[in-house]
Amino acid sequence: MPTQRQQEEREYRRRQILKGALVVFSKTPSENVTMVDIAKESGFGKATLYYYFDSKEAIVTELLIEGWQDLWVCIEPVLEASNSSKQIFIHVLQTIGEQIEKNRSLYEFLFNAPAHMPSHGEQPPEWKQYQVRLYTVLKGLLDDGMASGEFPHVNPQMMMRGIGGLFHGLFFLGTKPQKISKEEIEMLLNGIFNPPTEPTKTHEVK
Amino acid sequence: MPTQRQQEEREYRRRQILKGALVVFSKTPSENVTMVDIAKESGFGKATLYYYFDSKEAIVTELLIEGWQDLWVCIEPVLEASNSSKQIFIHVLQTIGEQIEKNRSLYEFLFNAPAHMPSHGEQPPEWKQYQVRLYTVLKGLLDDGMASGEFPHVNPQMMMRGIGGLFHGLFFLGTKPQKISKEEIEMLLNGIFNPPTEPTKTHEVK
DNA sequence: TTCCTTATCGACTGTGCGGTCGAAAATTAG
DNA sequence: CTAATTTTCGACCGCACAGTCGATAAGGAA
Repeated sequence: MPTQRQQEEREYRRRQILKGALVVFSKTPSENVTMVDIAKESGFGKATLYYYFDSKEAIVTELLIEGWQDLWVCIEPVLEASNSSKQIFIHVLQTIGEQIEKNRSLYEFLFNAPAHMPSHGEQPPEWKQYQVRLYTVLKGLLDDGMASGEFPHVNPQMMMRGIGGLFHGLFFLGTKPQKISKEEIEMLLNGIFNPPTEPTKTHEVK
Repeated sequence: MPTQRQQEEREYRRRQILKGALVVFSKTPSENVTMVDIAKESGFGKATLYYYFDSKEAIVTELLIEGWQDLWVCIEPVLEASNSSKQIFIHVLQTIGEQIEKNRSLYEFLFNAPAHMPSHGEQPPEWKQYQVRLYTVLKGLLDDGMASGEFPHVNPQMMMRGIGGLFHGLFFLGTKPQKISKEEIEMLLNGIFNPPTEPTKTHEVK
């Protein structure tokens, strides 16, 4: 049986591989990432990767699950706060934004890569549940907020799509990443949440 | 030399192939679309596709270019109108939305697929120019509108990302497509353009 | 030292897919 | 009819890549 130190080193090497994988994923469109790339980046031979992981998908899955779990650790306390639905909603998105800034490559991977993964035709992968949960929680906040009059009464589905897209665009559109402040997020969301009821047609052009 | 009718039939078969390709692309994640799929869908043998097109990329490119050109035919007149920058901006997006509703699979392809294409390491592909042009035009309207006070003075880059994402989300996020009215587009954009200067903290809950 | 477990990796296999080839069918021309 | 041309396609080729194998090393434990 392996000693304590051996176990630790083994775990350390796994981490190295995952780290290398993330680097590769941040440099290469996810559909072009090969095991050889990851092997080279993390300083092992290709076959060695298979000594630590069952498959390419296993690596991806582990990255995704770890990433989502980390994110949820940050989100959960925000949900506990006894604020209005609207405040919580905004705060959740701000929190996610904060995490993205801290670890861009990870979250770019989390939010962009999954769609293009082979996904072995099976039932929905484990990491997906975290994504669904996020959607559900936000949608719930939106519904509650609409019921209590904090949000305008418009199609909540549409709202979710719009906000999801807006958020994604802010952080991931364009070539060079750009810092988005919490205030900017709040401003844009407030704009969507409190649209000017009478659209300012032909705004004054002094 | 081929007769008139032969030419026409040849052209017709090309169209059939393109049509079939679009069907396949609308059913399958673009990275998994194979030539055999397209061949089967359009009712030809695989080798026949190569009689009409040079490569898989040629098919994709032709779809993209045609699609973008059609779109621009709709956009151009909107730009001619002598309205305020803001009105034109909104109207352009409404027009695009309208086109999307008319031909979802085409525009889903236009706006989603390109990123995942092999893109033979060469200079930017031809269809890209149309995309850049759209970005440029919208950005220009945004800049003008800011200069004339129609839009708030915030980072225009960020604004573009946000609006781009918002729009993309509205039409393409989620599983089942949903109709988005022109009024809804206008409302959301107005919300972003005219954010409540004093965020309605703890909105009144009558 | 020898024995055994853990770790590493180059070379190989299998497969899926873009693209080609050459033969055959269909169409047109004379 | 025959000959020339256009169209169709199954079978094959080459390559890239996920995954495997067997040989080799590197480290204990005795």
